[in-house]
Amino acid sequence: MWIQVRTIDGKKTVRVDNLSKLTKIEDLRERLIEHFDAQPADQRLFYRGKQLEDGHTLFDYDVGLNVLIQLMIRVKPAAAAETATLSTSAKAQPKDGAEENISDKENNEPDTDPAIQQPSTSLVCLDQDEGNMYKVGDIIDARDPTMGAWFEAKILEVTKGDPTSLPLRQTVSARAASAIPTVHQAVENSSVPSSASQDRAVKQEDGEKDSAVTKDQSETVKDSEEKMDTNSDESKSKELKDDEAVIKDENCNTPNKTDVAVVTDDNCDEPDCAAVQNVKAMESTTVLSPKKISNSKENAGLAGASSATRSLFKKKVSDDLKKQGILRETTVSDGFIYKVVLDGYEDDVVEVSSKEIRPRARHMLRLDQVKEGQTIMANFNYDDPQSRGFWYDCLVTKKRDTRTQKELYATVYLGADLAPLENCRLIFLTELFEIEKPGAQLTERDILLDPTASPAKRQNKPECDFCKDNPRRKCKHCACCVCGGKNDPEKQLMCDECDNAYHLECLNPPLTSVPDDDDWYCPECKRDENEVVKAGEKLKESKKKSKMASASSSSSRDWGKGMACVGRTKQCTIVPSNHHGPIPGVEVGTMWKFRVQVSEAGVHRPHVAGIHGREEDGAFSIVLSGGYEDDADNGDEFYYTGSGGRDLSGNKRTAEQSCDQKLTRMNKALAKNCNVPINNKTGAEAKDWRGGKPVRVVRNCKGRKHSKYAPEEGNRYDGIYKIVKYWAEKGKSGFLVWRYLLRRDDPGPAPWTKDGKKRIEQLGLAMQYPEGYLESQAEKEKEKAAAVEQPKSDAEEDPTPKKRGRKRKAESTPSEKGGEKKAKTAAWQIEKEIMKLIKEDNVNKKLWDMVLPHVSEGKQKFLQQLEEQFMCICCQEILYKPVTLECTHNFCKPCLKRSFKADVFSCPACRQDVPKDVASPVNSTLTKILNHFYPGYEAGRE
DNA sequence: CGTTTCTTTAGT
DNA sequence: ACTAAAGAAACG
Repeated sequence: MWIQVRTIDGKKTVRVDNLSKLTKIEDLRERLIEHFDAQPADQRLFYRGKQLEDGHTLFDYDVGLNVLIQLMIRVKPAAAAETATLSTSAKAQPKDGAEENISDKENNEPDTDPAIQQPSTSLVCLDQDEGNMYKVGDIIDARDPTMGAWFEAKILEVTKGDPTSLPLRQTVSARAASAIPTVHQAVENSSVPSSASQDRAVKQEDGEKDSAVTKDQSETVKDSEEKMDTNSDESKSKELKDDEAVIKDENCNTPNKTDVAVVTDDNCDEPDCAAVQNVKAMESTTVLSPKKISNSKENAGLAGASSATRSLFKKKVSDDLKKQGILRETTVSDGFIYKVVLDGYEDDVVEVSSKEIRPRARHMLRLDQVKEGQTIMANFNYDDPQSRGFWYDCLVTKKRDTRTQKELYATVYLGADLAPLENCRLIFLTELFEIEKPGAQLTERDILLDPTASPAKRQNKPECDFCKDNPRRKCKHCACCVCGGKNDPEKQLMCDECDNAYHLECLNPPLTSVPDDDDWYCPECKRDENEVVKAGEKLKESKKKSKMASASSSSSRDWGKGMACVGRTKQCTIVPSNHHGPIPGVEVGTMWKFRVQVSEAGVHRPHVAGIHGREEDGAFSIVLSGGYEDDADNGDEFYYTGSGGRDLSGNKRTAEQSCDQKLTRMNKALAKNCNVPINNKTGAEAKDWRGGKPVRVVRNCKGRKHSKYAPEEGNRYDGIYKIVKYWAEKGKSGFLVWRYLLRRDDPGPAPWTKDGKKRIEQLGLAMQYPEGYLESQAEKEKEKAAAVEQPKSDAEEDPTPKKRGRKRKAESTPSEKGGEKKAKTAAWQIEKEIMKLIKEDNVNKKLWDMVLPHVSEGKQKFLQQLEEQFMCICCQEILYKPVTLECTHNFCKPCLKRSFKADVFSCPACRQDVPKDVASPVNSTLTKILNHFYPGYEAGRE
């Protein structure tokens, strides 16, 4: 087994070979001395948030194949001083765009931001008439200064002051401050639950290849240094009550949710690790959010989610359109600052000038009253023009008003700059409003006080896209996530981690009152206390492991050096696990060395078992491994034996048949595929065998004993077969076995045929080895050779897998012989129409330039590149509904949405502000291309 | 080289 | 929580 060890700054990564699952931590340390020039005592090793302690094995910490362990080297006192100087200078450096969020927040601190200071020094005029157009209590509309939309609003306070000094971003940044992802995500308070938001979990399997992620990481460290500097006093005063810090899991290879655990610093007082100090500093500055109570719409008082949606929108719009606005300039400010609260967003006070206020809209316009060139107020949704949005000033540009067609197009002014968005189709044609003149031009003020003057409340974009804010509809998205009920909002607790709401009584066990703690975490998010390893504590004994054979047996047998007991390092997510039929992107003839890889590819998911299926769904795939005496293989048709009837006690994989097989479990699943009602007595035969459910068939090299169709090495995907018939009979063992006849029904040629071989060559299908396997094998060979230290070793260099791999590679590169071969079979290439689409996808030219050169290496290599380059860094899967941001990074639309929901409005890869909103169009060209290479992969998503 | 012995995965 | 399962390396 091999793993990767990387320094905490990400600067150096080393592969450590020849490890066993039973390797002790202290032995691992020995191996690291030479690579990192650090004595064992100075090495602090972290994996999955736990600090690895001597005395335990890699297995104890669930360290698997090719995982990444982080190494923190204790710094000597002299060197520590150096680090401190470094961080100070880092702070002095000018900040670049990527850190804008942070600087925004800092600028808004009371003592540094004049905009916030100002109101407190100004005169409060309340109701006296000092020339202010509007008074407290007037019925008005106010324009949110950053999104440019009009809201029904109430004036809370009037202050004399220079409204031009009101920074537009102020209202945003106050809220945007909570959107700073870095600190929260990189380091969590020890009481914070385990599931670091999955969508942000940046996986790093191979640090070198993903520069964007690495950059992200280094910035995190930098940020933390700043934090430490600016808040060092606070952190000291808090004095780190307990010495716990949490380090986020960096390499969650496994799809496990509980990846973050607590790391404890055993002796924190010594100035040993700058990074840990930073961690602590960050921890102490983490703002503890007050307990949140859910905000169903009925709960008018608190509307946190509402303002969140709105602020999200604001940021997007204001960042997007930087063109010159016009409407704002047509009116003159009266020199007052109005503090207003927008209806429905009561927790969100906005300061505006009189330019952003006008009497409440009260004149509805019929479509026939609207003329082209007229400016009106109408409802528009920037995210999704087909749905209800917010109220904007719109310049009507085109109107169609016939009996059958009613259409209105306008230029909508939105965003902080009131930038014009041209040619927008307005869809709420019965809700058009005349624009009211500003208050100063009103001869009578009565109108501002008459609540009956304006029509019924204007409807804004619903906060919840699922229930459309219908108060009678149950909704698990915006109300209690257990029962969906919107009743008793004051009895709904909101999780500080996932923001889901729970009725006190819907919790299990139910609560009778709102807990007193500052934060509350739902059962899903709360970390199991038992998993927390505190300072000085040894690793908890795992219940599962204590039940394993190794725990009870007295043998000292080593294991875990090879591929027999490794777990998956990746998971097929292109289709769900109960998917019938081919796996998109996996060609007939694809070969893998080990079963675990076949599992990773999604072709045959069980690690050991020969049949994958479900009693209800039928079977998905089988492996022919030559282990059943009654099997017979004729290539296009073969006889297969069911499982069971063997005594596998004592941790065996195989055994002689020792009792009758039953038509249950996998045997039943396989029978279900046959196109005929199931019969568990005698079996059955399909009338139309092709109509049955498809089975993916993998042949393993062990089948070679009896079958000439089995591959020479490893496992090979041979395509789709169907069940022709199945029946029970006495096997050679004398016990009843279930037998199945399968027949090939695949459009592609079988790998053993001439056509099949040609195709394999064309596609460049070669044996697949686990990542790092060949290198590891080579290392082993080298060590062996070094141990022998004889010239004879030269001749010995023969049948190692490494050599095989190299040989194959050499063959595929254009050597004289290879070139000749290629002339015979035309190399694989991309279809013309698809190439055209790729050219069309100009926004991703950079990525295509990296991927396209691999076409010559065959389809397999090409797809590997494609997958690497067009993977979403949020979900680590192939882009689904890809959105290409302005910075040219791609994300799945749902991932981006989730990111926005978490108040993060920057590119997850480069942190550039996201200029386009959620509705920023899905890159349809790229979608077409990906669908071509992975046909049907979208079905497995959302 | 045959025998023994370890784990992970997925279904129920 | 429990059980079955056509893997692969260690060991003698």
